[in-house]
Amino acid sequence: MINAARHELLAKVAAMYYEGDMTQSDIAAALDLSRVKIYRLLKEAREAQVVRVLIDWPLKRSPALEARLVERFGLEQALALQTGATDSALLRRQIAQLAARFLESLLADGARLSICFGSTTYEVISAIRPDFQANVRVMQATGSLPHALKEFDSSALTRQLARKLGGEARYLSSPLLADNAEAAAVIREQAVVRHALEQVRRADIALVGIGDLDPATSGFVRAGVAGSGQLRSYRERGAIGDMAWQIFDRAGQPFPCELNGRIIGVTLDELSALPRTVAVAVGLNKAAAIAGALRSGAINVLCTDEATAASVLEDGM
Amino acid sequence: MINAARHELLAKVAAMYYEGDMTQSDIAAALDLSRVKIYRLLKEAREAQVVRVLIDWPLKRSPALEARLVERFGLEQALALQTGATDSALLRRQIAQLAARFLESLLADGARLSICFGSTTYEVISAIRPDFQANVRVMQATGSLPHALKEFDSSALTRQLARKLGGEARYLSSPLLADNAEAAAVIREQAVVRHALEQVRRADIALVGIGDLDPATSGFVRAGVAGSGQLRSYRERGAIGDMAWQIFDRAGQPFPCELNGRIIGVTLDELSALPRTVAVAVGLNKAAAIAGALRSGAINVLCTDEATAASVLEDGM
DNA sequence: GCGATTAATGTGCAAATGCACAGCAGCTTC
DNA sequence: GAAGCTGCTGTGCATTTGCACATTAATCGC
Repeated sequence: MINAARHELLAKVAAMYYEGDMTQSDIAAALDLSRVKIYRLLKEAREAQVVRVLIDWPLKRSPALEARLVERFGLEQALALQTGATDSALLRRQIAQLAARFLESLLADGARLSICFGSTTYEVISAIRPDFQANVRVMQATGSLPHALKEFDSSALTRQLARKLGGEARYLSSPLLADNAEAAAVIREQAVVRHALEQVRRADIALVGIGDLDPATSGFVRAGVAGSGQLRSYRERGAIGDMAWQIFDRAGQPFPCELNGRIIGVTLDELSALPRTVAVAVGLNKAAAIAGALRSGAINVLCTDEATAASVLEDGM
Repeated sequence: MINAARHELLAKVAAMYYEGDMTQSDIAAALDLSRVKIYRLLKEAREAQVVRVLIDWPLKRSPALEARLVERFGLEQALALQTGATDSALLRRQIAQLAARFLESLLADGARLSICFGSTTYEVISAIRPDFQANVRVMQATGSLPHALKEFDSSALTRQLARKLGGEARYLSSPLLADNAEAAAVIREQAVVRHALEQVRRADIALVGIGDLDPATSGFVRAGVAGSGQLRSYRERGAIGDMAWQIFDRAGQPFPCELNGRIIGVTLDELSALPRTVAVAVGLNKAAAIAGALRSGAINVLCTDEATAASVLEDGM
């Protein structure tokens, strides 16, 4: 810490420069010091944080929390939105927007993006600016449902996103859920499916949501993939969350259950192997699931809000 | 107010320049824009306050003076800044910073803050750290002016502050000044206005400035609410200062004049009833007005500088 | 007191910045 | 369609800034 008199001098020079719009030479003349000295004082003022340049982002974030998440879970990046929103729908939309802006910054021409559809990723995709163009190849990473729930209609969304981004779509022409593990294996062996999944594994970026298996709200139930009783029993036996329709435990390890075997789509191991997996999730109730997902090592970037981030860190202690 | 996409662009460029230490040419190359364009974006970002340079003044206080103020006027707390600043603009900014730090310490999540806009409170609000978040409900406590003087644009400032704090804004949708007392009464009776004023009365904290009715500098004249002749005559008849656009006398009692009746906003009595009213004011010329305001009993916390504090104490003897 | 070492200060120049001016596209008006 | 207007965009240049290096002052050990 610098002493008070110097602090005062630094602040004074900084005020003359930044608030008084004087040039360094003017200040030097006014204070009877050399120009270089003023330059050095200004530099010192910046270094000592006597002057701070604050940038007001349309979406405000919490760098401190982000840094802790990055360190704690070995992430590449974390995004924690500062928000006063209490309404959960509004909050979700804000997070989706944050994630969309981030994705846009990531997607360069020729990028290959794998998408695991869920209600959160649906919102992220909606939040991507219609005029954003990047010629991206969009790949459907999980199979399709038989019925047309708008936020779970994977192939429609894949196409929509590809068109929005001005790129091409690669579909995973397969049901999301097979009747049993054997059938799932057969389906995965089909040329089109195998080929599509291979493409998914070659993505530069994957986008996933994280679920908490809550029987009341889980996409599993809404999509009719699992019953609420089934989820309850999984949770009791140690399952903590899901991502890309794969259920995992507290440690982020695949949870041994027949459901995981029946899903046709990218696996957690495959997600881990991708260069960059971006996960989006909010809600205090999801904190444990998110912490588990982060422990799996499959995620490189987490996009969430402050409150959830804090809760995840607590859980991760 | 700029739109979100532009705001984003400005913030991005500003971050690259100020945080990423890139030169304007580098940024131009990276974003495929011309250097001049980057220069102009940076300029716009500064003007639109998307980037703000915050100077941290050493905020040294005078506990002895503060204690005397507290005792003499029965305050909850007094803040008297020790400063060598001679330039009055600089001094005002330092006081604003002191007040802002204090407010930040006061504002907890869920707090309700009523603001009486004037040039001083404007500066206090500017000095609040953009990264300070508290989910505060901000309430406009005095009506709006017809023209757009930035430091008097109450509703814009209310919104800006609410956004900054990550909370919500409650507007007082009413003119500040009615043509006569009867019209003012009618306006006050309107459901929206009545409701807004009710909210203001339920605040936890109020922030006010104190004016001295000097015809040459008073906000009344600058805002076109009163003529300088009028102020002169009020002063001759015993008016000493104003706060929340209400004029009072040496004893801090409402000064009987038609102007007070025409103002739509929080009254001195209502301020007195609030749990905590924070007043910010500096300048030897304001000493008598400040002493009057303190005698009114409406103020719990005074934020000023050493010299003014000393002068107020002298006046208050 | 004197050389050695370190910190503070100033010189000179290349790089970065700010800005006046010119050019150009889109729009309105006649 | 010409003329005028408005709002963007880029060129060219003067000013301002950042910094390497030289210089001077201060501090210390002996």
